[in-house]
Amino acid sequence: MGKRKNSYDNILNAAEAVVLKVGAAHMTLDSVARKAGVSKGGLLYNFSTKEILLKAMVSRLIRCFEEERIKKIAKMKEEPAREIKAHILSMLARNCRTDRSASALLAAIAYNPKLVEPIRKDGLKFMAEITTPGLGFERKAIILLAAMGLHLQEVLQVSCLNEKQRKGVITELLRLSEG
Amino acid sequence: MGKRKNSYDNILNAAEAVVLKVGAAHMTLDSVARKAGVSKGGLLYNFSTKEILLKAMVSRLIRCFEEERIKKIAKMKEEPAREIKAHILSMLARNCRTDRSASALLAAIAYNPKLVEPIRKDGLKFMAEITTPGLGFERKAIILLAAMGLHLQEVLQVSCLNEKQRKGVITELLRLSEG
DNA sequence: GACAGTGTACCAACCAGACGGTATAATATG
DNA sequence: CATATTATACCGTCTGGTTGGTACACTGTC
Repeated sequence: MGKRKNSYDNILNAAEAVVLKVGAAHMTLDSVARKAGVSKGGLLYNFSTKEILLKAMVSRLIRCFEEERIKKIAKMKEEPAREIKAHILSMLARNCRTDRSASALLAAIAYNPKLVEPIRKDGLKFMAEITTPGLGFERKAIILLAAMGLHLQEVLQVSCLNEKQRKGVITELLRLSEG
Repeated sequence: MGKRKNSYDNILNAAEAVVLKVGAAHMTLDSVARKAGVSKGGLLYNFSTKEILLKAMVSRLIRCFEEERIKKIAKMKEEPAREIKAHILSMLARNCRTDRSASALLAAIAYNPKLVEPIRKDGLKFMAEITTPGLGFERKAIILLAAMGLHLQEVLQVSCLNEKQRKGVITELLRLSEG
């Protein structure tokens, strides 16, 4: 595993940037290679097909989300309902992951709808893992769906909340999480 | 307006079918024409560019949703909070519009993110129009976001509720709508 | 009612460039 | 040197779009 290269992540970053800039349909191997500053040969050495590149984008997205969630849970020692709160905050954090989520999801589903299956599996896992004492299943689901809805609206660029409203909604979601 | 036989809607239907089947990235003019049973020339007679075809998909989606919403509101005479309820039910109805929504949205955003702007505008309009006496803005927004979240999860094929859970969530959303 | 003219709806053939992918040569590193 | 990594040049196919043309309904004129 002599990982001397940093082209790998570099290329993934470039792919995300390209998708955000020109749309998933125009994410071509050439454009990604150009953006990453490597030749197409270099790209194809790291990701031997376009589909493999897309899969890598999706799994990096999942990994990033997971890491952030864990970190957030650890920070909230003893707080009530910290699992679901960390989930909400990770999903709606305004960091590189927003863009990452957008581009990976859009590129994957545009190219081959099957590629998003790992994300669905991940969602299933959370739905089962997150326990919310004092909250029925429906209430829990609604809170998670609202957070997901806001996130996906932003991913698809159809969000219709301003910054203040967004903050208010997040605060309310956290309050509701406590039951 | 002597409408001789016209392939217009036929082509839009074909475009939706193609997107659902092979992914937005593989929705080509050729494949749409083939599916619609017309030549590419015939397609380009009706939609002179691919972007115009995508725009037509988006605006038909908006029109369909609006029609259904209006119909549902009319049916619910006197019921409390019928506006928001009709909105929720229209969004989550399992009919041709689910697929329509999926394909139009995915194809549009893949090709050119700007094409979804009309959908955002539409969302803004609803957020302003829908009044829910006895419900603060945040609560209203959360209900609408949860419905939207479920819908978008289904559009993106990352939904993780089974049929029974889905029904329970919708029922709870309607209950919450009454304040 | 014959007939030229007009507009609508469509088609087949084609094109230049872009596409994913291959083959292989060049270079760097251990 | 051996291996890992990157670059160059190319290939066959596909892409969005253009062109020139066909079929036919309709309209006005004589």
